[in-house]
Amino acid sequence: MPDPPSDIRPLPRTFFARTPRRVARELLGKILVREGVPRLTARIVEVEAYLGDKDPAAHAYSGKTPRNAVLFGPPGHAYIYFIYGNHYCLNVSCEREGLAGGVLFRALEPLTGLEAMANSRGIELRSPKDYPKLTSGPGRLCEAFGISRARDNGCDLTSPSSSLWIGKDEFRSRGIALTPRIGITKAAALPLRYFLSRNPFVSGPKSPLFLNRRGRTALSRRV
DNA sequence: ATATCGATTATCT
DNA sequence: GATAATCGATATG
Repeated sequence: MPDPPSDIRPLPRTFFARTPRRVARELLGKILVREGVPRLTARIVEVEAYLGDKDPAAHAYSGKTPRNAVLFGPPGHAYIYFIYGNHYCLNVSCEREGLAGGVLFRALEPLTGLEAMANSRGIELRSPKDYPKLTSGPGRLCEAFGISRARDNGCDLTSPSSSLWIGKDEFRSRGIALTPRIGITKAAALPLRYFLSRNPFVSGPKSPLFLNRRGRTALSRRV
């Protein structure tokens, strides 16, 4: 199994003060940390960029509301929303105050605290085959980390004194793939989903998603 | 492996 | 009143 990260250093706010595409790509290989006993850590392996008020698929598209206000605030903060009456999803705000943009966390590779994650998910870990059920999927990873809107919306993800934060270790990502985003109906063709190639914890269909007039084509691209 | 469907509620039209 | 950045279960090839 993956080596537990020894030293995890927080990312500076300037890391998030960039375009959602850039932040999404750079976030791959970084680590999400939930402080507690035990501490939970997991590597970010799949994300999606949401471009703000020009992106029909983004929650910021119709302007600032109480729900999406964090996206219009300073970068590096957690935007959490509730979806389908069942699940929470985690984003981090990008760009700058007044200019919305965010990155959705779609899948993580668990590093430490797996039994606690399984407990939060209400599943049993019988074999390594069960590991992806912990954190592969935006709703699953929030449940594994105990993330909710009431608890974590607006949290500063650049501060290691936060309960939830993002850091880096010595990991270097190799192949990065790019496809359209999953589960949306508007602006569905834009290639804004980034993931680590061949990582078994990536969520969703394993086959490529690009469409042309004939149907699916193998256009998962390196970036 | 892929397709379809029901659950369940905050948010917006 | 309709919709939604999902999940888990079920059916079928």
